[in-house]
Amino acid sequence: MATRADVARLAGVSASTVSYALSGVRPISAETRERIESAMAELGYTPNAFARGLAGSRTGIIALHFPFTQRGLNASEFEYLHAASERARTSGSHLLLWMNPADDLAELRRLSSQGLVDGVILMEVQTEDARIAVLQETGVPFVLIGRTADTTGLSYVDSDFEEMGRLAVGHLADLGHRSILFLSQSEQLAKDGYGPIVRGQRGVEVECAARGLAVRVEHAAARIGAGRDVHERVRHDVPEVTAVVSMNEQALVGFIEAARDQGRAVPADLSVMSLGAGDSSAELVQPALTTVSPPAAEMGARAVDHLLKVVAGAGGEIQELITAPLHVRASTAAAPSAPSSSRE
Amino acid sequence: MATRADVARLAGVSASTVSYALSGVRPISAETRERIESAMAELGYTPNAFARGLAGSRTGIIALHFPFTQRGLNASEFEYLHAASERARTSGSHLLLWMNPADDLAELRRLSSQGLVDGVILMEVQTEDARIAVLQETGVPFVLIGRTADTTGLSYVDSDFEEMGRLAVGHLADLGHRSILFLSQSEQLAKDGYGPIVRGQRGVEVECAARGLAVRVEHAAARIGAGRDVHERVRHDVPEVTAVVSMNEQALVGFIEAARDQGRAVPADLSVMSLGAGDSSAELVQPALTTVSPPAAEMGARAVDHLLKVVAGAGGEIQELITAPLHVRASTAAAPSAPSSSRE
DNA sequence: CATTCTCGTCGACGCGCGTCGACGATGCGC
DNA sequence: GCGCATCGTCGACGCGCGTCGACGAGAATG
Repeated sequence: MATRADVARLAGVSASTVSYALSGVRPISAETRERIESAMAELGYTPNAFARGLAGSRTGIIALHFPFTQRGLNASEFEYLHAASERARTSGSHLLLWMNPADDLAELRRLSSQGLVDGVILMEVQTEDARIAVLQETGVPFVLIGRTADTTGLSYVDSDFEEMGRLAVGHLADLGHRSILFLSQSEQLAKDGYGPIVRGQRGVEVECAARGLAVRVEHAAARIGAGRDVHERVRHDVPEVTAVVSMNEQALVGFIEAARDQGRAVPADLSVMSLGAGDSSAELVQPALTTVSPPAAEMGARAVDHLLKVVAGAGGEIQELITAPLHVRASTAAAPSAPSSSRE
Repeated sequence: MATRADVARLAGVSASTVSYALSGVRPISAETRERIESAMAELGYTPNAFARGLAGSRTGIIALHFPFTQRGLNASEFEYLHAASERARTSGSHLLLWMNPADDLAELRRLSSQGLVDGVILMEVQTEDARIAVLQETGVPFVLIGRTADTTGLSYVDSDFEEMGRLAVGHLADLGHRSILFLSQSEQLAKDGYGPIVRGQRGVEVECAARGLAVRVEHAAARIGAGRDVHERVRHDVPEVTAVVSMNEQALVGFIEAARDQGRAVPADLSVMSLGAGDSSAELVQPALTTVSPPAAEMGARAVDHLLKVVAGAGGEIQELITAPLHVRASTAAAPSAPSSSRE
């Protein structure tokens, strides 16, 4: 608990000289600097974060607002976190985790009015996101992971889910599939305007139209049982479906189980792929899932980079759209020939 | 950005009166309090966190030290995080996420010397954990999630992995299994003294001894391929094994795949169960895994509770051992009768 | 009625640091 | 030799709040 004054006394200089030695804002002679540094080492001095935050303009703390959603938390969410934390650390900032509900705007306002943080990273961004107005009001810099419908003046990092949807359909079309199921999240989530879902679906539909494929959209809660229900409906209504593009990890597992129960093997009879699922969970299911998944770690790190730039007053918005790679694993294969698709 | 002085001016009182109205440390007349409160509301006043931290003794910030380990990050790790964050929030504290490597003690010392946090929660605790000495040195209160070999004077929340191991073996023994495989993490991790592994294995061995079961221990990296390798070894060396207790989610998936490739079905020919896997990931694999898993959410919340008590000067250590429930799902069944166990 | 206490409020100070203005000591050009 | 800019250092102040001692006004006590 040594203070700046202690260091100054031991080094035989004034307190402000210690500050300048630390910040480099004004020149310090090599000899003085050395005396100060050894004094700091001897005392084990670490500047007090609160005094810094009070006196200075920067606080060295950024917050990650990660509202808890209806969707379960996948391992990939964790990667964002980890990467952001890591990057913040190497940039000399602390990362605060705010996990209060997205609709508790009063709480968000309170938190961001405390002057605690230099800036905020918003996760789970909706196409219309009320949090943005709050943050603009309080004047706290922020960047989005994801993006809203209108992004003028906003900084964000997002993966291009529309492109990802097209990529997925392209892969399946190339394998000869002609009729596709898009397995979405709950209708509620889509209505709320959860960007990835909205854009992913659009990409799938656009590419299907372009390639002349039929597409069926099914909503399901993020539960295994919901996936089984979907399979039942699809089996009756559109038995010609031979491939699934899923944005619902949990439901997909149920869907696959149900298909298997009906004697349809993946990928021989049915190809499935996952949009946005983390690579780690894609390999937990059997067969390992072909995915188009955003590079979560990279995005988390980029978000921190952008935020720090914005905080430093980069001026103007920083917008970045990252395209996700197609990762072919064991769950997709050539479409079955006629006999198989006419089964049931 | 209204300050206490602004509120005081508007309410027609002194600045210190505003403070006392906020903290309740000294009595304030109802009338004055009301004037102050409406002034605060009108100005949208929020006390500055840094000034509070500087002037007061408490900072309102706690840190979660979550070192990145060799093991992958499971969904259950996320639950700790979420629960801790949630509980911190409802207790009026901020949660800081420190994800630097466990062996970077200098960094940990620096972080905890900044006077930023009231206390620290340590995750991924080893049986001998060097971080503890650092924290004791810097005088920052802390609690463990997990525990060390010697816990005198330390506060912790841990799940009773030894008990969990016994529970698992009991379940399998009741189903008639007589020869068991314990699928561990890498040998390195066990040597490092990662508590759950060490204690889980002990529990398994103790209960096997008590019930007269044979047990084989295999180490594997947290990768699917490693699990396949283990299966190969086990198939040759101890073909009589009919049940697996796993503390390695990733390897277990590989093991199950390999078994299936060899024509051994789960759970008809082979029962498997997972120790410590989160419930969500247990249901992603097929068949859904029987587990004995610690209530991550509860533990995360309890850790925060304990820490806040310790910070408040509860005096003495707070130690809590939580027993995890056995959750029977589809991956365990009665041991196959003789013909099946003599296969190969 | 005088005295002591309690209640409600005020002013002052300190927490540890960033930063501004000032100032002595140099170095330079003329 | 003198004026002037530059370098290195110092003292003072302010950031916004918690808290301590003091103090006036009543209430309680004799």
